This record gives sequence, C-alpha cells and structure tokens, in this order.
Amino acid sequence: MGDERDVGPAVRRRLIYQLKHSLLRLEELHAAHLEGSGVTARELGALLLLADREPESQQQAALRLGVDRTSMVALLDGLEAKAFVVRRPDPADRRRNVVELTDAGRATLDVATRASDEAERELLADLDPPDAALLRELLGRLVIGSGGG
Amino acid sequence: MGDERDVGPAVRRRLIYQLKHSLLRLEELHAAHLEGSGVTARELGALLLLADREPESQQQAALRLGVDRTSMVALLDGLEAKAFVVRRPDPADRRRNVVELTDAGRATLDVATRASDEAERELLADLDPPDAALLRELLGRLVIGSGGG
DNA sequence: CTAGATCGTCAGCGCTACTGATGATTAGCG
DNA sequence: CGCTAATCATCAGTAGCGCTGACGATCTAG
Repeated sequence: MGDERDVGPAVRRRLIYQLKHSLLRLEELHAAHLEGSGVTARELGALLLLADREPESQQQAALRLGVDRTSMVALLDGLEAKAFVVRRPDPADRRRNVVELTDAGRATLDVATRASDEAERELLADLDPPDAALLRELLGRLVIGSGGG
Repeated sequence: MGDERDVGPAVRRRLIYQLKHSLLRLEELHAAHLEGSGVTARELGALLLLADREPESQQQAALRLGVDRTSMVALLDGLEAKAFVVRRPDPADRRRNVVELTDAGRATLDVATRASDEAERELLADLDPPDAALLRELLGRLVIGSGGG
C-alpha cells in the first residue's frame, strides 16, 4: 500500500490522516523486517510487555496492550504454540493465568526488537536525527498524557 | 478504551505503540465530536478528499485515502444514501464514476471539519501550542516523505 | 454454604482489508 | 472494422480484530 497518496492539503493536514498513514507505513515496515523472526508486530508488543513486567492476569496485559481481552486468548495461543511463552495457573488465584517468557521467547524478543528498531529508523529516514528524536519525545508525551483519561 | 495503559518503558518507547495509541485516542475523540454530524471520521476523510480535488475514479480516491477499493464502494454507498455525494458515470470514460459533493455534503463537511478540529485540539491538549505545531509539522513531513515509496 | 464477582474461554456480530470473479467499457493492434 | 487485453465498479468469500454475551471454574463476602 505504500503508494501515491497525493491527497491535497485539506486531507494531508488532518492529524488523523497523518497518524493513520504513519502507522500504516510503520506496520508495513514491521511486517517486512519481522519476516522470518517468527513473530508479528502484535506479538512483539506482547513479548515486550511480558519482558517489561509480568502482568497479574491476561486481562491486565490485554488492557495495557490495548488489545481486546478475547483477542488476547488467541494471541497467547499463538505465542504458546511457538513456545515463546508459557501459561500456568496462578497458584494464589487459580482463575488467573501467569504468563511467562521462555528462553526462546526472550531470544526472539531480542531479534524482533532489533527488527523493530530498523523499521522505525526507516520510517523516520526523512527526518534529521534531532527532529526524529523530537517527534518521539512529543509522541511519548501525548501517550503519557492520554493515560490520565 | 482510554484506560490505565501502564505499560513500562520498553513498550511505551516503541514508535508503533505511540502511533497506534495516539490514533486510537484521536479516533475516539472524533467519534465523540462527530456524533450528530451525520458522518464518521472515515466519511469525513472521503468528503475532504472530494472537496480538495475531484478524483479521476473511485479507485484513485480509495488509493489516496488509504481505503481498499472494494471498501470504497460501501463508503460511497453510505454517503450517497445520505445525499452528501452523487455518483455519475464519467462521460469521457463510462467505466468510471465521477463522484461529486452535493450542497448538503459541503455543509456537512463544514460542520464535521470543525468537529475534527476540536478532536485534534483535545488530543494535543497536553502539549504547548508551539509543541503541538511542531508535532504536526514533523508528522506532515513524515507523510509527505513516505509518498515517494 | 450460598450469592455475587472475576477469570479465561468460546460463539457470534460488525467492520475492514484483501483476493478473485463478473459485466461493462475502453485501448491497442492489425 | 474486429479481436484481445486492460481497466473500472461491483460483488462474493475469506480473514483479522474489536466487542458483547454467555459459560464453567474459581474466589470473596456474608
């Protein structure tokens, strides 16, 4: 889809257009660079989340990732089938599942993170390094600010 | 969905996470502010595109909008049912449809554009005006740069 | 021990992207 | 002019993802 989206200024200036198409392009770049890594961008997000902090429950993890709780089931099914994570019932509360990264999961996370770095770099290739850093910082502030509801 | 996405830095620093969640939030804001305007954010995009420049064909318009060509059919069906656009066969090439805004479409576009402005303002509320302008400018450059394929 | 809440899971709906087909139309080429 | 290939809008079918509502298992409150 990385085509001639020559849309005129009234569309191009819309923030929603800019965000949507930047994301679309970044997703394409991720798909390209993650090919062969064994995970999708979505799964990479889950691995990152688990590495960052073990969540209390699948639903907590889903909430944090912005993934639907019912989609989290299939997402973890896939990661578990590839032996990147393990689901065990929480001994303290056996309704819950404790999800843990395996060694293979950690290794894949390393590879996939580097691929993601490269995808980001390509997306930002048209910006000077200082501008790229600035964009990251501004977006970061946006995301943090939105957490407060 | 504007909840406690307390995801640890390794996730929060990912550009794909920042873009996805900014977009998600902006889409929620659009849904809220466009309620009662008669169009969705998706339809607003189509109206903007048509106002900006009459496209040579539906497929060109779809390509520009980043919408699938087959989804464009339903999108225009909806807009036509609401009498915001008119589809006529192109006299010069009767395979094509010329899509035109109606007066009602233009009026709705005005209202919806203002609602979108407000949604954008809310998204950027955590940034100083100069920072907000900077973010817009950087994203704009990103989108233009990606056009080159 | 009972009633209500929570967790993971599943089934079903809606929206969208994508592929592939169809009929109508146009363009290329002799 | 006729014939073939390409293009356009449309439709059917598939797949992914968010969302709702349900279920059994489990925990908590009383």
